[in-house]
Amino acid sequence: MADRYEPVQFEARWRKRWAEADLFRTREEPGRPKFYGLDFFPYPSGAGLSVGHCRNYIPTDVLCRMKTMQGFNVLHPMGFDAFGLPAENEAIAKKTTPAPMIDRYAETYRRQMDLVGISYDWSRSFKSSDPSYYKWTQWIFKVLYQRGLAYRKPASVNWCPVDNTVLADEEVQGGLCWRCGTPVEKKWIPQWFFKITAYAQRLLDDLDKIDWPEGIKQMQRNWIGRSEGVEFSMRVVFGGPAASRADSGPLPMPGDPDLEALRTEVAIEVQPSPEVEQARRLAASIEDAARSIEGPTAFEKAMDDFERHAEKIQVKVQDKVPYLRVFTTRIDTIFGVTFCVIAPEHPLVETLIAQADSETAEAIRNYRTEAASMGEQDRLAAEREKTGVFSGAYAINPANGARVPIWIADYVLMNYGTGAIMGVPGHDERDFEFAGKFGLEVVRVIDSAVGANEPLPFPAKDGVMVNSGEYEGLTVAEGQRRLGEWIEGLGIGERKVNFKLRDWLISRQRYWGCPIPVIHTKDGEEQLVPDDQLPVYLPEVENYEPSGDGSSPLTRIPEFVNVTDLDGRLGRRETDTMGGFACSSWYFLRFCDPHNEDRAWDKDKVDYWMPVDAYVGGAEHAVMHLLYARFWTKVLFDAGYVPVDEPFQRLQNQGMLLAPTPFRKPRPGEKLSVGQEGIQITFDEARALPPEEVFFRMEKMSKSKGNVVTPEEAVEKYGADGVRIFELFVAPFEQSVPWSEEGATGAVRFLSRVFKLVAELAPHYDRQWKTSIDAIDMEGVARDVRRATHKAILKSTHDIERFAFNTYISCLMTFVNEVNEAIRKSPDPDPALRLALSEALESLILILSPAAPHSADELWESIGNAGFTFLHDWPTGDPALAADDEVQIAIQVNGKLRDTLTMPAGASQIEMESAARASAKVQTHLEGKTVRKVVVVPGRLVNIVAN
RNA sequence: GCCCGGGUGGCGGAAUGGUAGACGCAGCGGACUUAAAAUCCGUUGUCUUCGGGCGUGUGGGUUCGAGUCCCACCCCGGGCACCA
Repeated sequence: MADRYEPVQFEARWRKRWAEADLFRTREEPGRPKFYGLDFFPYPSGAGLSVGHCRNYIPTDVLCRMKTMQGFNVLHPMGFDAFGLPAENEAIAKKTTPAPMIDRYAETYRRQMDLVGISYDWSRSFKSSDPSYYKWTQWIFKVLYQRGLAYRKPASVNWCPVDNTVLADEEVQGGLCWRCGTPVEKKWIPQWFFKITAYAQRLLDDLDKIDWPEGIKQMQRNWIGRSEGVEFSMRVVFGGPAASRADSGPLPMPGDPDLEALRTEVAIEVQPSPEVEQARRLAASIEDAARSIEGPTAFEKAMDDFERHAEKIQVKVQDKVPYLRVFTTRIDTIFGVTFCVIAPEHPLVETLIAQADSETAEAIRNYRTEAASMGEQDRLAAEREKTGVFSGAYAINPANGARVPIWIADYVLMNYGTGAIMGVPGHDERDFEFAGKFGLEVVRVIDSAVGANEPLPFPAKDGVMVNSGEYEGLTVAEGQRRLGEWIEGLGIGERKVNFKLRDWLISRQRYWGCPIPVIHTKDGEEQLVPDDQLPVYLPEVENYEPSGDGSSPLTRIPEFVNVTDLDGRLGRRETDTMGGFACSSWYFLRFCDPHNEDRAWDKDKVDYWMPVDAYVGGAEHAVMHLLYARFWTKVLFDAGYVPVDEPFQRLQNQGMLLAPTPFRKPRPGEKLSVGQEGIQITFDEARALPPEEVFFRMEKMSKSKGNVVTPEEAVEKYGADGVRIFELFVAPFEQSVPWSEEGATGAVRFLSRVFKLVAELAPHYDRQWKTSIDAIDMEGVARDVRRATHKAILKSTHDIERFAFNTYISCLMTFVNEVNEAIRKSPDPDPALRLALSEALESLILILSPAAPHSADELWESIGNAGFTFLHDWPTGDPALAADDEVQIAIQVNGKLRDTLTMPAGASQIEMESAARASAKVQTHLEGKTVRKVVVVPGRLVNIVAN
């Protein structure tokens, strides 16, 4: 029997035996509880895995292995998110096709995951690019479409001229393509969208029912970005002097007939005309009617027709009385409005140009051109000074009749709210800055208390209204309610909820993605491909380089494009493919029933396995993937296909493994962007440069940084179990930590100590210990061993459950140390101790098994036991046996530790207090003082308060 | 600027408001060895007049008692970023 950890001697052998026994095939025995443990769907890249990726897979594996041993039916699958740009780009570069390449990469991933002993059920594996999988991605697309949640609209999209593809807003980072770093341009083409905004409120609300890290939930809340406010109209007047409150004399105050008349007049002027009201009612009835129509096309068509007509009506109304629609979350500050700002893209800008004098019109045109030419990146740059141009027009504040200038500025965005705001510089930082820049008036209308005179800007919401006519003295909340009601009563606006969240753009003008199952008819209608014709296969082609004109390479394949529609006429197949986030929004459902050819999944199977009980992956997917997957699940729930409306009950984010990465200082002429500290270089370059030019930073391991340690390298050096133990032990699960060679040797040493201990205990091992151990009254060393055993079992179980893998490993170490000490004390154990040691021996191997499964099986066999530890029952800890007989009691005087006493665990408070008072050390500290109070915490401490 | 984490020995880290530093790494001393590696044993926050004092980013507060709770601030990491 080996008395040290020699992984080459046995690890590969055990992996072979596990595979031969089909050990990890999902158990679905009735009568057992279920557990679904899932890692994020990885995208297989040519670089293979690093030990950093294992930071994800190993902990999940530990949890799933323990759950299996605890008797759960465990679903622990792995598959591959195989569609996507990098594979396509790489295949183009290498003049090959993505499919076989991705197959090879996935094979590598699998080999590496097997190498570290992850217990995946590979019989359930699939790739999202398998036709048997994407058939059902297309089917779900149809479900969305049929529920009015998939639609096409021309939209300004982000265009990457290098990838020749469209990027989602979320895929643009700092104005650059997140993949290739090219500045993104704008392009208008028809795009497919999923209407995730229809689920915004539910996506927000249901965060409360899932067990996710609070930080991730908060990020999703911010992304959804719900804000309550008021949207209302302001009358627009052209020309005239640049009047402000100051030079237009005192404003009429509440009660003044002039003001009341003015308010009425303004309200009537900007009230929707009867035509618009009629159109609104019509819209509601169209919507109702559309819901009862079978098929979404009719609904969409009806809505299009309506919108076209509504637009005409709007234009008419605007011709008559131009008005400006603004959205504000701070209607309570309406008396502090000193200007308005509209986005350069706002439709009113055209009208303003037409009405302005030639000089102003010229300025506006220039400004608009400038704003349009600027990349989003520059326009939204953090500390950029405010810019803007006066439009020559004014808006009438409906609350006090003030005539305020309308400005055009790019700090207001067209795609949020109405693209227009009321400027309240007294109570908004950005407006304050803008007012300062252009010399606009700043008025105080909120204060922490009447007369407090807080410095402006004062954006706080806990305050009261001042200088606000009849609303004087109201709290912000009360003022918002009253003014909201007032505006609604006046008929010029309404309270409204706005979301930042935008609809999910899924169109990709790319080859390597899931085809969209839609046929465009000659008449420009959309037809869904019938179920029995799914999947729409991605054709095999030789040349699929991007066309460069924005259309997919599929456009150039006549046999793909040309089809007959449902009515037998010639039609055109949709050539856009779906972005990868679509594929990864339901794979967790397919794992429940991965090879079903008749439907996406059998409802019973999904009913059984869903939701995912532990979903584990990096925090970089905090928003997009998790939000999209939640959205699809909710849609499928509403359609009755899945039993849950949240897919992932519990989410855990692992930390990254960091590695030193070389950088050099910038050379003359090179510019660093904000937050960048140097230019990243290769290790070869670093060696070639003088040392003073090179510095190292800890960065996430990634192929592009050249700082990767592969699982192969690590396993060769430290063994699979050594790597597993080290990665678990090195830091708390969710924390990023540098990869360190020294730490890994500690893990190897620990495993060697386990082998040595088992070798020493083996001669004393009594396989029948269970039958007699509870009949014997243990004392001394035997009792200590039993206590250590049950403590270790209880703590391991609890720590794995709460994702505290580092303390799980440390408690194994402590356990080994304690048993070691026991046999050193009693090298010749008596029968009682032999029983205790036998229990310790078995328990140690079993609770070690999730973390170091190869070693556990090797040790298990070495002491003469058959079978795999994976199939053995998880030991049960007994809190009574784990309890200490004696405890150390801290004795404090005035909160400072003065003595520690050893006392029986059950000592009463009175016993503890008198023991404390009897302590000589305590008495010296009590000399000359009067005891005022004694605090006794049973089993813990006594604190004597004296002065 | 906003949001989310986090700041504890030389290092990674542990600690339901109750003895700060578990466990490991590195260091130091010793055993074994011709020697080294490996292994094992001991030791290791800091100052000290050896009584004890000081110690969990800083300053306050609550408490019999604070790494832990509250307030203000500083620093580090990540995310979002002119969202009205």
